[in-house]
Amino acid sequence: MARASVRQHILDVASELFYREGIRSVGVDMIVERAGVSKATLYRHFPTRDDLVIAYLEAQDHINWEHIDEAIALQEGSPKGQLLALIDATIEMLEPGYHRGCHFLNALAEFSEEDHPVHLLAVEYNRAIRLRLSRLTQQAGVSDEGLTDQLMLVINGALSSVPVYGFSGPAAQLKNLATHLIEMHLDNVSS
Amino acid sequence: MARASVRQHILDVASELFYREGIRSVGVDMIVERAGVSKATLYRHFPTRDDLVIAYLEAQDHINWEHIDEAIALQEGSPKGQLLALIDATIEMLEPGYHRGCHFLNALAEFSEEDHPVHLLAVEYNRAIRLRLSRLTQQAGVSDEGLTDQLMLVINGALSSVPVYGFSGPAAQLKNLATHLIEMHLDNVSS
DNA sequence: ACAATATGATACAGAACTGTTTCGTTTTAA
DNA sequence: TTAAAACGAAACAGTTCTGTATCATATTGT
Repeated sequence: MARASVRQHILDVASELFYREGIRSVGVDMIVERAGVSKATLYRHFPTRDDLVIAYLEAQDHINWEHIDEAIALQEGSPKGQLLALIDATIEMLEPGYHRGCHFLNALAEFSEEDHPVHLLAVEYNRAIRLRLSRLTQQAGVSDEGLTDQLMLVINGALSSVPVYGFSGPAAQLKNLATHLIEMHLDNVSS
Repeated sequence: MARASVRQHILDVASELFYREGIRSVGVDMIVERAGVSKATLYRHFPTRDDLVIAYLEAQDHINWEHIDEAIALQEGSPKGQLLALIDATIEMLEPGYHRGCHFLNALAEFSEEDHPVHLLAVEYNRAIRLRLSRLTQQAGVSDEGLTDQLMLVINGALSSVPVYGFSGPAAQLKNLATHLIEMHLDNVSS
């Protein structure tokens, strides 16, 4: 395997395991076994196990935002369309093998120490999503933060319901609910 | 300390730690130290650490349902009032020291094995809440399960938002949202 | 081709964790 | 009061985990 891709391969395998099994449930021995690399190699690329966990969340942060930003960009000029695009992007990220819900909400449940890097990353990701929602609702002409918090609530509700009910049930109501909330608040502004 | 209360005291201390720090983060050494009890005593009452974890979730299940059932009973005869009472009970359970969200959603994030007792207990609790919602919406004259899933969604949304934003922000929108959804669906039935 | 670098395999150190054992002491029930 | 039961303290066994060290082998850039 090429040099730079060894690190990526380890990260890919670890990410899959961290997400599927839970971060604290996965030891480095399992990671090196699944990745087919020696333990020394893993520690050459990631000095500590925590560094690997942090790299996992930072990579997922990048993946999610890339998807969200792309979806929002396609609706440039229409704040309402961009809000719906963010919802659609969230739903799309929930489809393939994401039956364990949100990487960051799960990480937050596992790491409660408020100054732990994993805790901080998870909180920061969610707050960044909310900030994006806030900007879009303001651009749509909604001044108060009620719609922002409501959309954040239903997004987190769908993400946290997936591990219990899968993609049907509560999570399947996200699009309906979000659409309804957006149209309700926008009608109050200019109809 | 009285005989029967030693077990309860250990369970209380362990529950607090499991909730605040995360189940997998807390070792038996920490529990016995905080409880002021010897390790042998803990293992006399709980044969394995898993038994203690299971007892923690079963006790919390009982506590939550006691609170919910009591609130619902006060609205006997009014399905709509009972739905709102369930929401209010959820909010009340979020107030005092519950800044880590839902015991069961957190446990689910930590235990991914689908046949693990902790996983099963967490899933079962959430499905039981949804079943209660379903019965109440049917009694209120709403036949389809859309309202049920929507209410489950916003409840889980509030619970999972608390660890990120506290009780203000998204979680504070639960009452408004749930009330709005209930009234919207009930108007479609008999107005 | 060749020198530098990366990797694999393996053993190992050290810490943390679950669970057990022993025994002296305290508490409880009759 | 007294015998039985429960508890505290502390050492211990066994496992699992993170991280290190060594050295032979393979891979890369020049």
